[in-house]
This record gives sequence, C-alpha cells and structure tokens, in this order.
Amino acid sequence: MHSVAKKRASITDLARQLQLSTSTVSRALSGHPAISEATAKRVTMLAKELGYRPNSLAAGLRKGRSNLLGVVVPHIDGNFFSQVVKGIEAAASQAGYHVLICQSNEDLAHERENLETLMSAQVAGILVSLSRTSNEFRHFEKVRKRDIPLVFFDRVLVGHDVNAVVLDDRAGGYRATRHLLEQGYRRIAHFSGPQYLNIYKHRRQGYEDALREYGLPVEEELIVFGHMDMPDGHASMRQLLALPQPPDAVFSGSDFSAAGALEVLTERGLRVPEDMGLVGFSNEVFGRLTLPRLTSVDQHCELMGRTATRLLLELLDEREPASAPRHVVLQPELLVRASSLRTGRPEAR
Amino acid sequence: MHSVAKKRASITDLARQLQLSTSTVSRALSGHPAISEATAKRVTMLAKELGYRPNSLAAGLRKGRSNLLGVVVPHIDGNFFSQVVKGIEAAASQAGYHVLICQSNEDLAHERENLETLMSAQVAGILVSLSRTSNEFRHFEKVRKRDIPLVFFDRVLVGHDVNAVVLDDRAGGYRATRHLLEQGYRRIAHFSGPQYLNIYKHRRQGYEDALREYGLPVEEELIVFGHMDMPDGHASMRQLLALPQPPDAVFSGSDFSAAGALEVLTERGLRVPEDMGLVGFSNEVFGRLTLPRLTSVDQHCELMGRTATRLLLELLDEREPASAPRHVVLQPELLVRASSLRTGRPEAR
DNA sequence: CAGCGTTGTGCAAACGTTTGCACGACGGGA
DNA sequence: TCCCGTCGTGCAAACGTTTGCACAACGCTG
Repeated sequence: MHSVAKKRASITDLARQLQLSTSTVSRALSGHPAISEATAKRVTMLAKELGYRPNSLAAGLRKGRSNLLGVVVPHIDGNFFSQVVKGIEAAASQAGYHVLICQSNEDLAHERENLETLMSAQVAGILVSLSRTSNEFRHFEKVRKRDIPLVFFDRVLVGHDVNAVVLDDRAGGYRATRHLLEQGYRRIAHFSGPQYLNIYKHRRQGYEDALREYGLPVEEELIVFGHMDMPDGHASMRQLLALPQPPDAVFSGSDFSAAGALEVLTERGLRVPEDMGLVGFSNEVFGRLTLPRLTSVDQHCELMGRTATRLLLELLDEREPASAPRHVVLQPELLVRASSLRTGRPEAR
Repeated sequence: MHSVAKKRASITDLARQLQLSTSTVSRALSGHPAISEATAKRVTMLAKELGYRPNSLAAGLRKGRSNLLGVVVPHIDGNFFSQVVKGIEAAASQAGYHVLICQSNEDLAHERENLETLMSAQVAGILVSLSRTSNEFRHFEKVRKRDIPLVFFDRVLVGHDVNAVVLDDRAGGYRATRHLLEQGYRRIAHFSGPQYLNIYKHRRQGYEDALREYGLPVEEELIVFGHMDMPDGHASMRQLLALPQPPDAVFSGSDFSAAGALEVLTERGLRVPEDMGLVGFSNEVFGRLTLPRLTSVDQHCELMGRTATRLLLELLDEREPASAPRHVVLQPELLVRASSLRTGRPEAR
C-alpha cells in the first residue's frame, strides 16, 4: 500500500463503475425526477461506498456561482460581530453554503478590496456590515451590476434603500432613556458615534424622543460624539464632569464607552447608580461582571446573523433580478441591571 | 443602457482584444518569465482597464486546489477564538488566500462533517482547533490521505505528533501558580477541564510543578474538573468552600470559571484577594472590568492565529508531501491584576 | 551556409460538473 | 398496424483557467 495521495472519487469514476453516463450520475445525485428509482439507488449506494463528495469548484464553475457566501465585517473579534458571524455560519451551513469571511478593519479601502476578492471567488451572495469609515456607496454598485444579492446588517449607510437586517436602534435608544427617566434621572447625557451610520443616529434619535416625551430639552452640551471605545468613554465622561452643570445619568451608545465612563466615575468616587445612572448598548459579556452590573440594550446578535442569512438565501432562490429592497427590523431588549436602578424597583411602569 | 447583469471579463476576452492566445495572457498575468515585457505590459494594462479579476473557481479546478484555507473552530464567538480567527484571516488574506470558517460546536460529529465539506470545497489547507469532545483522530486520517496540509492550534489531541501551534500552557500554569505562592498563598486550588486536551492537562501540570517546587503536596480534593464556564465556576467554588479546609487561592484554567468563582465569593462576602486569591486563564476582555480586576494569563491569541497560518502557508509552499511534523510553542504572559495581589507589591521576585 | 540554442508565443487538453437536446424503448389509443 | 407520448438515458458542449509540448523566428557559432 503506497501512501500516494489518493484521488478523490469523481462523478466520472462512479459513471464508469456503474456503466452509466456522467449525466445520469449527476442527475441521480441531485435528485432529478427523470431518473428511475433503481438507478438512483445504485448511484447513491456506490457514492456512499466510495465516499464520493462533489467537487464544488467544478460545480461552481459550471453554474457560474459557488456555494459560498461572502461576509464583510469591520472585524471579527469582539462580542457583537463574532456572535453575528456565529449566526451567519450556522444558518449558512444548514443550507449547504459555506462562509467566506473578510475583515474591513473599519477601513473603506479594505472594504472595497474585500468586495473585489469576494466577487472573484464567485460568491453566490454577500453580507456586509459597513466599516465605520464607509461614508459612500460606489463600491457596491459593481456588486449590483453583477446581480449578486447583497444584504446589509446592523450598519447601513443612511438614505440608501437596500436589503437590510437592522436593529430598531431608535426604539433601543428610546427605551434606554425612558428607563432612566422613570428612575428619576432628569439630566441625561448621551454618547454617540458618527452620524452617517444608522446605528448611532437612530440611538440618538430615540434618546431625544424620550426626552421630548418628558418635556425635557435636548441640550447640545450633553451629547458627546466619539468613536465609542473605552478610552473614548474616559474622555467623554471627563468632559461631562467638567461641565458647570454635569448630568445625573448617561446613556451610552456602546457598552465600551459606558465601561470607560464607569472607570472614571469609580476613580472619582462617584457612586453608580446613586450619583450617576448608566446605561450601555450591546449587552457585552462584561456587562454582567462590572460593579455595578451594567444596564444595557441587547441586540440579539446571533438572531441578526441568522435572519440576514435567511434573507440572503431567499434572494438567491428567487431568480428575479431586482425586487424591491427588503428590510427586517429586529426589536432590541432592555436589560435592566444595577447601574441604572436608583429606585430599587426594577421599573416604574 | 440595459441593466442586464454584466459578465465579468475573462482571460479569453483579454486574449481576443489583444490578438493573443489565452495561454499568453494567463502567463503574462501570473508573471511567467517567458513572456516579453512588452506583451506583459499590454496585458496588465488592459486587465486593469477592464477590471479583470481571475475566476478563482476555474483556477482552483484546473490546479486541483483552491486559494481557500479551511478553519474549524469549536465556535467563533468568545474572545479567544474570535481573536485567533482575526489573526488567521489577516495572515491569509495578506498571502492571497481566503478563509472558510466552520464551527464544530464542540461536537465530534460536527467536526467530522466540517472536514468533509472543507475537502469538497477543495481547500488548500486546514487549520483546526479540536472540539472539547474530540477524543479521537480517525477523521483526520482522510485529510492526510489526500495530502492536504493540516495545522492544529491551541487544542491538540495529546500523544499525536502533528503540525501544531500551541501555547506553552505548562509554563502558563506554572507562572500563575508560582505568582500565587509568591504572594503568600499556600493552599491553592485548581479548576481544570478534560485531560485528553493538551491545554487543560498542561495547565494542571504547570500548577503541580509550582507546588512541588515549593515543597507543597498536590492535593486531589483541591483540583476540580469541569467544563470551565461560568456556571461551572459557581459549582466548583461552592464545592471548594464546602471542604473542611478550604483553599486560600484558586488558579482557574479559564477566566470564565474564575468569573463564576468570583461571583460566588462576592455573594458570600469573601474578599478577593484578601481572603482568597484568584487567577484565571485567557485574559478575556471582562477581566479588566471585574471588581477586583482579574489576574490572568494572556495567550496572544491573534499571534497564534497568524503563526498557525504562516506555518500552514509554509507547508503549502514546499510540495514535499510529508516532512516531520512541526511545532511552534508560544510563550504565555502573566498579567498581574488586583485579584491576586495580597502583598501590595506586584511581584515578590 | 548549416546547425543550434534562445526567446516568445500558440495549441490543445485537462480539471469535474451541469444541462439542453436528442434518442431509443416501451405502452396505449386510434 | 401505426403513431404518439412518456420515460429514462446518453452525447457533447460549456464554464475559465493552467500547462506540457510544439513551433516559429532570430541570432549566433563553426
């Protein structure tokens, strides 16, 4: 027995051994109705015996489209995206698709390149969450031109009507802020990010909705824009504390900046939630481990991944080139924890 | 201008427009030396102009191997694997490869299936981190038979000599434990996982090494086996506290079980690090946010991903079928934080 | 001027599928 | 008996590359 690399059995091998044509074998394996049950059984039996596996490269080449789904995310680490990707992979592999992952590193040029390479890999469809610096849409036109279904998730360029699965961030922002109001906080600040990204814009709008509902003014000095990581949270919190009239609560558009804020507060001996209420966004794992535990808005990340994938698969099935863009909006969930509970009661509802 | 899906320019299109043969064009694009500089330039110019991108399916089919790297991980979410995958993707795409991701969901059967589908996608090589339930090796023999380079990372089946990039877990366990000893803790417990996985076995060995070095006995009742998540940490900690003579410190083989332990301790009013020292493993993000912050062992996850990928790429380059398995061992780094600092001094070294 | 090596290019086959079309066999109705 | 429809199968082309081999043109050496 030589240890020469064994060629994997091909459809031609099956055909030869069974005295059939490759066409028949191919059809038998894909369940074509015009094949007699007898032959179908013979084929599948032998296929199993020889451990036959279709060569998806060949199939893809012939069909002009592979069984690959392309995914472009700003980065794979971190709670949110890794969970979304988990959902994507699960849904895709369930449907017999593979997932090709690219990171844009929050960089527009990278994102462009990602799309190119995905197209040259002949992916059947593409899932994208925009990089934070992606403020234009041109690079997606090429994808459209080639009729490759495209689904955005979470981060979408505002004002573009595309297939998308997003969170109802406005509702998220609204609920978070209303919760703080119900807890008696009245001077509520907000951390927000780039406004060309739907997520930050909508969270802010929800925040403002809630304030207005309570007849409170939206004060410019209370809204701090940044890029929403921990150091940014430090900076933003310090800025707020330096105000002549500092806030009594913060609704942060990200758990990370909320965590940063919390560090500054702890450092200065301010008590949370007594002196300052705090609500984050994303329900990161660490939120249940901080002291106090951090109230946050859960985004159902994995569900978002699954949903986006399912939408993409639907689009792949209908071969109608361009139907009207479809939207799915997922509802966020406010998880109340200690960092915002001043009354002791979970909710004043 | 009709919006019919535009066919992407192929090598044949280039050939026709330039009055050349496809062979010449192909060679020109891949930098073959036998092509005159003049033609090479003509080809690349037109290629750029038409936005030509090679069809990697066709190339893969012809060459019998794609530009895809398969990755099998237990799951993509969570800090460790998502960071490793980040490293893998970065290194792979830098070398012109794509990354195909599969999750085994910590399940042997899934893992088997993952390998099959990766092979039918004609991946050039495979990176694997074993599922927690993978206690056998048979499914990898098929991969070997087909001469597909295989590199394991982090989790390897003990006693199998394979290409692997792992952490020096024994050193990690040793340093963590010695640090606790230096801080004056003398009755140190340990949380460990399945012993057929290198990581848990080696961390435990390192733990025992350190104890022996200090002339302390390795006590069976102080080593708790579990599967290392937060609930498991709760259970294990309770079990230890119920001992007639509870420990004064715990070195946990995972940050998650350490976090679980911390919760139990806080609940019972025990102070960390005064009453109980605590060290975790993996340097999860939340470790810097717990109270007290959790001392942990950093694994350089992203570096591990990069290294494993680079090793795989090397194996791909040498077409020698089977050289001796190569090992890379990365050094862990102990990050001392408050949860283990009883003396106030960072290290008694 | 014959012979030879070098240089640049083209021919054609191959990779493993899928699929439109054709074809043979068979059975039933007129 | 003839014709037609149905059913199951096969032929052959196509997908876009890569690559071994052949070959033409050219300049050089002897």
